[in-house]
Amino acid sequence: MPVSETKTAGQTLSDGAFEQIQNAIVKGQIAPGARISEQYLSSTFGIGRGPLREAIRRLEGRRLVVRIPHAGVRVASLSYEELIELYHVREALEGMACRLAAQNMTDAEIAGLRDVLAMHEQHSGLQANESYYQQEGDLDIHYLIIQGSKNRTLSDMLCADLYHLLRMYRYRYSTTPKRPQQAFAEHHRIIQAIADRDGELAEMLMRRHISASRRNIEQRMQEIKSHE
Amino acid sequence: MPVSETKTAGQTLSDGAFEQIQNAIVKGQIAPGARISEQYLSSTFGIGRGPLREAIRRLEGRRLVVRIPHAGVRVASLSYEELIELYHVREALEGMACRLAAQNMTDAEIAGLRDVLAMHEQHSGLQANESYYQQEGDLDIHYLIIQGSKNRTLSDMLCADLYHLLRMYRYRYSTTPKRPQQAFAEHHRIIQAIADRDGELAEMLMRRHISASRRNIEQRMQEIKSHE
DNA sequence: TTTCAAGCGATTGTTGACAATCTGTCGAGA
DNA sequence: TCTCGACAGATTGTCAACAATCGCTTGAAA
Repeated sequence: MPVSETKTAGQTLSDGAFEQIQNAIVKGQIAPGARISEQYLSSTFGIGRGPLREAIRRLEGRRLVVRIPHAGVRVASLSYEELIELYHVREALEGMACRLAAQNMTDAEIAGLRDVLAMHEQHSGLQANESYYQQEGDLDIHYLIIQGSKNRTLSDMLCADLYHLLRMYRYRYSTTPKRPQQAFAEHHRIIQAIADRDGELAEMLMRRHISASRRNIEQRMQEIKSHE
Repeated sequence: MPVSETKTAGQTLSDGAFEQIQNAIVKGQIAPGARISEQYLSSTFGIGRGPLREAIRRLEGRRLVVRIPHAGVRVASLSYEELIELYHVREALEGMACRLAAQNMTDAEIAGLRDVLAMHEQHSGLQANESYYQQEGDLDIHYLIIQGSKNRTLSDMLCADLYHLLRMYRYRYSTTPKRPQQAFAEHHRIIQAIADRDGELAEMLMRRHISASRRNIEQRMQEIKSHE
């Protein structure tokens, strides 16, 4: 619940508040679905309610928070259906990002990608809680590839929404035990395709990778439903 | 410049202003790049600057306007690079939408799609200014298919951004003369694939369709540059 | 005991005034 | 004539007070 006090020297008070609240939401310092009180934030940041409301409105435009008139704003949270919808969007967008990355990444950047993958390999060998690291790493790799597309519009859209998934992972990463190893192998093949500058293959592999995650969740949900 | 006065009875003044301004931007009543004065809008809508600023902030979050601190806000406009980036995003997103549409549209909806296409065929035969109608129709068809995906997240993202393209078309649709006919043929094939419930093919055709538009613009731009 | 309605407290929505900042203009000096 | 700096006007940023609305609690009646 407490929001970090780091002064992000935005040009205006509203800008500063916007960045700080956005960070707090993305980093999970404020839980999805949690209510945001104007008065609380106002006193926390030490600014008037005016600029604060403007910051919240900006977050609303970004769909990071949901406002119910006269009743307050809550941090956005996803229903199961919306989560699945988002996975379809991700499949399309990250697939394209991967294709463009194969085309636009420098050799140095690709080498960096391999380093990260190697690091995860070591970690998953040492750590007991494999799935956690794998999932964290999963996001790292995906993030790097998205940046590698060199398409600012694309990466902005993806990163703004990726926050949702990041949050969801915390709750739902209880995937099947062998999924992490599988995901690792998939990452390996994707990076290879990028290194080969084979955009078409890279896109296809990334789409399958994300599609597999989605089906994994769908199946998991099916089990939960039938257990009731 | 004049903004329509239709009272959109939003729950709050800010909501009403948000919808009206957004509409004005999307419909082109306010030109891209044009400056938005708080005072002007405030007196036009007859509301205080507070709610108005909140509405503008929401538009800012949606990237429909750009704010320069202490200097005012302008309606967002796209550079050539951003336009190309957006086409890549569109290719990915609409491709996915098309795949899902083949899967999720009802037979009645598909029949509706065919009707619209037939209507355009007649128009393009009668009207002299073919490209205009074709482009307008182009957007209709795309819109219908996007809705047909039954993926709310996807269609929201697409429609919020599609406005940019809609605006840009006004300036740049001076495409090669035979492009409209070609686009018509492409639409025909796409709809056929959807009717056949062949999602994979439908996606591929849609991606090629959008990719062709993009290359058309790129080529056109190349010509302009070399002419200088 | 349950249900419904009224009142109260708290929170959000709105306004107008005030302070800070920028832009364009005018004039003085080189 | 050109350049630089200061001034003026306008515009944006911020604040504190006021009004409107909602949710919760309390109490009474079925």
